[in-house]
Amino acid sequence: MSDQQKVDDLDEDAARAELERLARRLAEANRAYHRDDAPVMSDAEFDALRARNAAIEARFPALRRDDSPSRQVGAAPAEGFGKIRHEVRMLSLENAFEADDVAEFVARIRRYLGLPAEAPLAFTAEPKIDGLSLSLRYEGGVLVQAATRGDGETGENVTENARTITDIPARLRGAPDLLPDLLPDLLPDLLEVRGEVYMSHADFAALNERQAGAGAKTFANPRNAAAGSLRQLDPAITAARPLRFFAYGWGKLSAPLADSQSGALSRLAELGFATNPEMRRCEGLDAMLATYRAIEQRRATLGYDIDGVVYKLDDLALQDRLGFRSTTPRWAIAHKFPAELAWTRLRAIDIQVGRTGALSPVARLDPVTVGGVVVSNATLHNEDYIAGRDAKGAPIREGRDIRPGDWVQVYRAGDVIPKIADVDLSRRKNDAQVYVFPQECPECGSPALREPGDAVRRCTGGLICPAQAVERLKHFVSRAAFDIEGLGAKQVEAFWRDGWIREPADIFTLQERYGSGLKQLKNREGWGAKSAENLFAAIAEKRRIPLNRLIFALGIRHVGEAAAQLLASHYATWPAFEAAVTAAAPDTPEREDLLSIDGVGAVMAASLTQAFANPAERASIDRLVAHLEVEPVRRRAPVESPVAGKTVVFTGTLERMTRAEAKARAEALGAKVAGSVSARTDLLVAGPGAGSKAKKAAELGIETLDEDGWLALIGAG
DNA sequence: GTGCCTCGAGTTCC
DNA sequence: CTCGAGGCAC
Repeated sequence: MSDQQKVDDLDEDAARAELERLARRLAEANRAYHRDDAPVMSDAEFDALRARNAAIEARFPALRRDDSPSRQVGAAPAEGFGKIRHEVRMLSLENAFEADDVAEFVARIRRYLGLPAEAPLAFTAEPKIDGLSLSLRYEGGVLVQAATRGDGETGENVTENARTITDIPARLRGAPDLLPDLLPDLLPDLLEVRGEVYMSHADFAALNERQAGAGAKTFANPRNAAAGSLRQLDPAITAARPLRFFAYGWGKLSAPLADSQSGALSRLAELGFATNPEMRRCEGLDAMLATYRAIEQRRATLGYDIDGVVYKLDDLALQDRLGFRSTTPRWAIAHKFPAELAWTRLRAIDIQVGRTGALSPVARLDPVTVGGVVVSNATLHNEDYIAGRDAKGAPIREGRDIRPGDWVQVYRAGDVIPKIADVDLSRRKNDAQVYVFPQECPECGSPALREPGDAVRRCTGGLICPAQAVERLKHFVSRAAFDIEGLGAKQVEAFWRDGWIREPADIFTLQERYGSGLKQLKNREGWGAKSAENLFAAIAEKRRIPLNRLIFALGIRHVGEAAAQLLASHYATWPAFEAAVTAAAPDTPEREDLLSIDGVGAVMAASLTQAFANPAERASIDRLVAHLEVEPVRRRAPVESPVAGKTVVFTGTLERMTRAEAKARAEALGAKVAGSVSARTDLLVAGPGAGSKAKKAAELGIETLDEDGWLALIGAG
């Protein structure tokens, strides 16, 4: 039997034939196992065939087939998973903690849509599964890709692992094997299904028992078990883990699934997905809250972890009108269950110094389990929070302060960040000392000052403060900035400690200084020739950097990712940006130009000018930029619309849409919406009651339309 | 001046 | 993820 023939004895033709046979047999076995749930061979046999396939390929690399099992299963590179950019961003949800928050959510939607309080408005309500989100892409009815949420923009390619989950169909139900011509009638050409991967309580307990029996580490909770299982590099391990999946939404679609949220979910169920059986359609707030209470009551008997209820506006046309804020849709909200609480002892209060010099107090706690995770640190925000006041001086915790040695109540805000909810005065020792917030930076000794009206105290040491310098470097290499692979927070700290890297520019001379010679990176502990080479390559790769990333990476106060993007698109090139900001002293035309950017105000402008006017900081920036090739901003893909690139101002009463809606709509069409009329304005849309703006527009000879004229122009009725 | 709506900054644990 | 604060509309 040729299966048994030694790989070394195979000639090329025999190898080619056998690879073909192996590909076919393994694909069959996969289908039988994952799709039909009827295995045709044992796991050991399956593994043996895969191993043989790999061995033959190793000897005849040129014969490796496009459909080789090694590409489909276990093909993930050792470094990790490939990255996948989501065509439609995977957003998170806004949270509601009280019924009032939900009422406000509904009221806001009515306001936004211009609907009176008595107009009917339906929502779906379904349990919020405590798992991890996954996006599944089906082309021609066949699963071709699965990606984790990641940062919402880019996730990890876990396709092979997703294929092992029985709730995830490899083909949409009704996908014809042989009649692709009929496809458009029956199924969407392209469908991205989104949902939650989770593990049931029973499966979690059994898995942990197995793990313990095998001497492997057990998981803290089902969520971690699910996350750990999905992110296995070897899909065979994932396949052995009992993961499940509920579909709750969608991303890119070639055709709408339905005209309502509930209808779309029914359609997903028809296509073969598990959807949550607890989902209800609710007519209005009272029904929503009743469903919340009902689901909360059934929480313990569902058999899987949930952490709240998600409400979504049912009408998809209305969802469309509401659109999105930067990270959340306006038409959905998560109503969270009350957080789990636990009492423990506060051992000490430590101070951390951040990138901007902010002194942040951290609570060191006796370890305690909260919500399935052991917590030993918690944030204390700032000195007012410790003292029992909020930013406005109003009492929190009824004014009770927090002292080292106290018994404190801990919870995980949003089920993530540990915080202190309360303090037990009855257990406080008589000699407990009031905590005195340091007035000097604990890292560099510089005075730590608090600006009037500011909640945080900041170290004034600037770049001479080691903590600030290191944090700024960490920010520089972070994901949204230079994102240098192999140079994370830990490495930055180590390089800093040894004086190898003191400022961003040093990263780009690292190879020059430590690529050869006496002291070499490859001789450092934990490094080798290969890893050193990889790091130098990763650094070299980032010498070309998009302008927005560079601006963000500089770490100028008040200039985050969004502001950096605004600045980059306004100035387009580094020389233009640099010259403008350098010249933008108060009351100069350059300052005016800076302030004219929608989203840039006085505080940000001052912060920018200040950074570039500081000689030390400026010199550091210049040294850095000398190593870089800054990519000008890519023009946004031009939107096909008559108003693309135009600056539009709305004034007066708009009768057919709300102002917010008009703005969102115009921006989606590529227009810039400004608040006041100036020489730069291209178009004024004036409703009844327009006053000074219409007059000014007339004086400047700016084209003016009424609301109907505008809607006709953009082709909406 | 007030009240949204976002963004920025700092945070923990796996 | 949350809080504070910046930016802007009303």
